[in-house]
Amino acid sequence: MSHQAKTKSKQDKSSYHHGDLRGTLLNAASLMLKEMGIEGLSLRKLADKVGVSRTAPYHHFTDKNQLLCAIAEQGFLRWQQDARFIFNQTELSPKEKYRQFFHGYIRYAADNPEMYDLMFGRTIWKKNSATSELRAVAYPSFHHQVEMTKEWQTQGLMPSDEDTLRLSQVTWGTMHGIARLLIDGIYADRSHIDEMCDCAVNLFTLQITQANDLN
Amino acid sequence: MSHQAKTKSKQDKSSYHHGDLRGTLLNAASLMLKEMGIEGLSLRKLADKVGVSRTAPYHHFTDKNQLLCAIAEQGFLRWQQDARFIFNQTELSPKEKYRQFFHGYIRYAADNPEMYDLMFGRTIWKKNSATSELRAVAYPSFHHQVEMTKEWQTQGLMPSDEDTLRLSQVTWGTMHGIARLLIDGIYADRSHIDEMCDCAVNLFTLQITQANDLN
DNA sequence: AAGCATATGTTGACGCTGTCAAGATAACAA
DNA sequence: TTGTTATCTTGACAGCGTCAACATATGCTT
Repeated sequence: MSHQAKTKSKQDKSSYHHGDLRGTLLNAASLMLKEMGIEGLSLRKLADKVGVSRTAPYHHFTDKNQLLCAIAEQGFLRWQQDARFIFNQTELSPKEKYRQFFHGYIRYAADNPEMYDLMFGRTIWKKNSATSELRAVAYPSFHHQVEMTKEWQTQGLMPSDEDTLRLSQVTWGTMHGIARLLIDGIYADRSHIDEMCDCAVNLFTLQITQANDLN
Repeated sequence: MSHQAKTKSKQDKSSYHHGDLRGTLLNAASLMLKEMGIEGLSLRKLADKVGVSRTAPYHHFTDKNQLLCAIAEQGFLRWQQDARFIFNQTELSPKEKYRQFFHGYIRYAADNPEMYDLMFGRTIWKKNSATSELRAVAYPSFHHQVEMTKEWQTQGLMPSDEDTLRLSQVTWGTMHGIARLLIDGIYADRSHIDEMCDCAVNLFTLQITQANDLN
């Protein structure tokens, strides 16, 4: 009801041109990605599902790569929404906010494993095949992590004697590693995800003793 | 000189049967993996390179998956050698030993990106396609990480108030995350790898104050 | 309104992939 | 020697991404 599945939007009867094929392809492709992963997503099956010929998508995406980048864009926008929501919870303490951020990151990956694989996987980034549009959406996400780390350091939540860039690389690396181990089927037991996250947060955040006595 | 490349071992002249095709395939496949990655490794190209017909490899490996698992086995054995060498350096302090272990892990991944991708990637582990032989080699590697973490905790190097399993999952997750971000092309700048590792080691290891005063 | 450029859709084809089926040949065991 | 088995061969099939050539509808220009 929210969005008509596959057929055209207006003239249902034998319209040669599709109303909004690009958008329809993108939606169907996202769904297909979620169900079958990057490998399983085939342009031919996609075209078939949408109801057009095999090569029709090539008039809207030059490549399978460009289609993937377009899907990843949406993934980044969606994740940025989630992250913004967490950071806007003003009533939380810095540590609790970081904790929720960490948990939220892992949850996003666990709930959208194939999308996460696309967004942060080698398919896009290994051979520099990311489109400029995708970079424009993704890079701020990376930068934001660094900015937040700097803030956490000045708040006394994280050690300020570590270089900000290195620290954010390590903390993000931890989230990314846990996420990947989960979605790649190596950490099979999902019943202790929260405890893992809490353990990591404990390791990265300083004990809030009396004063922010940075030596 | 150490091992003849592609042709047969004994009767060079038109021998219908290959001397040790399985071994030859494995060697060629490992090389092919290093150069072209999991995707690029094709059974047909492999057979062609070795000089047999397309389907000859299927008499030694039922699947491409089984071939990949056999290659991964060698990768694990190789990595276990490297790790053993580090742990056997008795003259090092616990912290220095952990530091070298961390650096060694990342270096192994950076030096053998495609092998690492195979060993710890979703291709093998996502759909439980790992052979029992591979599991027999890989699982001890996973276990060893937990055992070492327990030891590091009792040595006072790592916080003993954290659950050992969670702690080892987080520390391994960090190594894995950094490794993946490097080999997947997201951390493009490789000139600060050592500093990243040191930063992580600093975060995970406790300051060696006077006594091991665990509160 | 007519005509033409362009956007968008179609079928056909090519080379690549993994893998099965059926037949040929060599090695080995009785 | 004979027959079983392991090994290697060619042939075939379906699926993939993608290019070339052609068809049709849309829309701008005159």
